[in-house]
Amino acid sequence: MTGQEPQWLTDREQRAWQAYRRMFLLLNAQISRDLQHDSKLSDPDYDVLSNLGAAPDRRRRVSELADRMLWSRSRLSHHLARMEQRGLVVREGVATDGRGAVVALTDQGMRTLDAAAPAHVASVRRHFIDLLSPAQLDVLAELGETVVERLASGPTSAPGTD
Amino acid sequence: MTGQEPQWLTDREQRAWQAYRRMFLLLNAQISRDLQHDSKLSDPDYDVLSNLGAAPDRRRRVSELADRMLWSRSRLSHHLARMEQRGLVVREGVATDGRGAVVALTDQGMRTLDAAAPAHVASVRRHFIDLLSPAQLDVLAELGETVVERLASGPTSAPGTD
DNA sequence: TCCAAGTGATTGACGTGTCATCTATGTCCC
DNA sequence: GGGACATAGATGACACGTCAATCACTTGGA
Repeated sequence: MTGQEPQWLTDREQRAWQAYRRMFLLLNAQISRDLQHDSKLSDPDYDVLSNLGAAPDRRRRVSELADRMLWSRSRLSHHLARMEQRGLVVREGVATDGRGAVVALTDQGMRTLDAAAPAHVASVRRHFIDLLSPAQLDVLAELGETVVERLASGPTSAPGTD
Repeated sequence: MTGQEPQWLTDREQRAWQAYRRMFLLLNAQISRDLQHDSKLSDPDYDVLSNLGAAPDRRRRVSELADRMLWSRSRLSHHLARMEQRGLVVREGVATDGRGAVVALTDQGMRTLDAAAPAHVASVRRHFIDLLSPAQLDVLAELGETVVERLASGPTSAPGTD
């Protein structure tokens, strides 16, 4: 079965897709910029800090952190190296498994997070949350969860293409 | 006026924000991967190609292209350099303004775009569009446009903070 | 016991994006 | 004409993310 005419996007679909992409582009850039200016942190820096800050003992197994954040291990490893360099986190070995590692927030990391959080939340509000109605927020949440659920489980390629 | 307690996100807001971020993370990764595997193109490559492909003479002023794509000039300049290297586009001078430049799609660029488009659209459909209802698409479009409109006009920082 | 396979995590190379800076040209106005 | 200033675009340094390869350790047989 070849030569199937591709299913181009309808105007409605095109509009949604384009709006979504443009929103991400600008929103992400603006929020990153704010964070950088207010707190000298990148977006990924903040993600790591806040995730560790919320952890039981301010520390997590590296893989667990990666899974939780939906990051690749490689990405996390690279990023932790940079953050460790700056004194925001430390890596510790783990007794029960010689291969494993645990990342912990340093005091400086904790202070940095505390100092950054209010301005960051304000930025997210200002550029995003406060512009939307509760109904819009709910639709977005649902829609996002639908897409994530599909992607997180089966990252397979085109079904029926094999 | 100091010490204002930060306006943390409510559960509902948190849910939307998190769903949005996770969706972007996975969706973008998956679509990029598909594009890379199917057509040896990165996401930005495709964006540039398709924008030029839709242009009147398959060519545009560099700044106009940047504005249209909401890219910084620097980003576009870097990316065009890489794409020119690969023979997908060419840069030409412009007679009316000695500073200006025009980018044009090469034949190879055009062929690459034509070859990539069907699979890319299919990928977008599979991982995103087809998972959503028309109502969800409309809400997303509206919401995205609201956010973009605000950001595209006044990229100012916190009002009342000065 | 010893080795093959699996798993946790890191590394290197490379493409990408940002900011700050720079070059070249155009514009305004004295 | 000749600055001052703006604009178009390119560039260098650096942070980030991906993939593939690698290292170190663990596990599960034979």
